[in-house]
Amino acid sequence: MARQKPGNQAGVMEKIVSLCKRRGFVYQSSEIYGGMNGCWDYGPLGVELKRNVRESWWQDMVTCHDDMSVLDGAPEAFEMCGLDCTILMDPQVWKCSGHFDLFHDKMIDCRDSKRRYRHDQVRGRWVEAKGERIFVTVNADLEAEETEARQKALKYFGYRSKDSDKLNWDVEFICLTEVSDHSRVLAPDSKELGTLTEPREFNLMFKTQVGALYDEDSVVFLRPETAQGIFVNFKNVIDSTRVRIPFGIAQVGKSFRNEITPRHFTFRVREFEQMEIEFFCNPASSQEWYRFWRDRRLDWYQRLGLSGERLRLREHDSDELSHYSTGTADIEYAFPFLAEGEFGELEGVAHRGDFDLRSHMDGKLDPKSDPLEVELGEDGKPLWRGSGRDLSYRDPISNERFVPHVIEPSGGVDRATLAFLCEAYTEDEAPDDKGNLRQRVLLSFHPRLAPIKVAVFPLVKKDGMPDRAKAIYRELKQYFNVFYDEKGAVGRRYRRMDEVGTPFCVTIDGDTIKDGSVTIRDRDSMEQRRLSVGEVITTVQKAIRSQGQEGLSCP
RNA sequence: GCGGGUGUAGCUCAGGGGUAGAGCAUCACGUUGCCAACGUGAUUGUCGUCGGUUCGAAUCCGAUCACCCGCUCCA
Repeated sequence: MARQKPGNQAGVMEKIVSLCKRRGFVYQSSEIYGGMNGCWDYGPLGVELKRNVRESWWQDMVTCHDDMSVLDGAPEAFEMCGLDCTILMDPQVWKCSGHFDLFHDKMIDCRDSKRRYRHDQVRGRWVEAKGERIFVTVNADLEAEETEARQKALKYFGYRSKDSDKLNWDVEFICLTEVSDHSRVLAPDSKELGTLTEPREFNLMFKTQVGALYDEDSVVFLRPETAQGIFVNFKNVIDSTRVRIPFGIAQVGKSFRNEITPRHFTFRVREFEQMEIEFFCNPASSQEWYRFWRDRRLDWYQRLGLSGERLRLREHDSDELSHYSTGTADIEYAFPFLAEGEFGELEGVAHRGDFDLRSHMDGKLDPKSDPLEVELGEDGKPLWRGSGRDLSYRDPISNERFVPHVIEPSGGVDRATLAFLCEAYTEDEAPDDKGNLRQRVLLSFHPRLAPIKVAVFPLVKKDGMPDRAKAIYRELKQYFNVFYDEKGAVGRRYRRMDEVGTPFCVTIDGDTIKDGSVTIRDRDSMEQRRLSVGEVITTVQKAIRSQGQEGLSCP
């Protein structure tokens, strides 16, 4: 049987989006009012799928974590616990975390080249010639900017290279932020003056306000990540539980980022759900823990079905890393909406050192300083004051005191859900009742993720089969999400269940009435076996617990 | 934010200044003996939204919203 895993050819994503809407996985938000950019709702099947992703993560990382054994690749045994913080937090949290500064960039657009620049990153130099004084900006590095500025100026004034001495330059290159009149500015990618817009603020954090009365002091932000809630509760968790380092705190929840360009279905959205762990460890062993978490998180996606070439681990190059981070890896998936060879991030596993805890102790650290120091304002005081609380940790055995280092595996629930959907989408061919091959569309989810685990069908709607089938439906319902259907031809019912990824269909026929046995049909192979109802339960349970691709077919 | 494309039934799409179309899907009844195409019947729309031109607009024009592609952005 030819089975195709569609690649990046045009139309696959459209088919997935269409199926998602048609079968109740994902709808556009506020659709009857025309839709809301970058917002998507999960329908009745989508909510089950997403819950299964989220709960699989929570079970595997937290509730089912074995804190007595040393896991493969781990330096030692460790504990895990959970947390659920509010979306609204003290605004100082975001000032110390760095989000406040980072998310308030001023941007300028060039009307001519249609390019956009960060206001504080455009540099240039004043030059005077032919009685005209203009500010020439450049795209180049610090070393090359002088040469490029000269060439641009010569071209603008219509001079040849030998006329360089006719240009009267100001001494210094300065930042565009120091130039108020943009009409005299030659933009980096333009040949005419005055094409830059005024700087505009991009508020990447959603702003709201607490209390009925609005004033400046009541402004708060919707969190742009869940992680900070963990850092600011680090001391609470240490003080109120008996956890000892090394240990991890996990949290799942909504976060909000005012993306400039939401795109690609649920991939880049403004409201999204994160599943994050902050793992606290001794600085001496942090490198080993980083490698452990990086490999373990990749393994998690693989076990749930993303095992092919479309999933990869990408270590950041050293020039991509903050100097205080000694490692970051992205777990990436080749989504069908991306160009061939491109991957989209599912999860980032970052070694964050002690940057976050120290920032919440002493004040926001300057990420460019090395060694890290508190960033100072113009008055010489900390730009953003920390909590002043001591967030260091004293090891009760060695008596060593240190600020823990942090490994942060931070994944997107919506992105993982989308990746599982894309990976599951399969087209193959199967014979119809006359033996002609027909196209079949199926979602080959791992049984653990499938919204519906079992469908129960009476083969035909007579001879007592529906009653018997309903009794079996009720029995299975105690264990799984089960769907009952007695309408139309059984083949059609099978295909409908294939399309929403139900791994098993149980069919009640004449023999069921006689001896209680039923047939169970496997979604992927379409093979059937005859079992007792009790065996159906163990079969489905086994498949749900299975790892990777094994166990997807009937035993 | 810029440029290009698209928007008609739940889905895929045709049509095009004068009563809104097809296939699939859905529902009912009958039929049924294991892989979507059995029969009969039924439901479905302010033609994305708002405004303009016109005797008359789903059709022409403008604006707007959303989606797709390319820039930009991706902290």
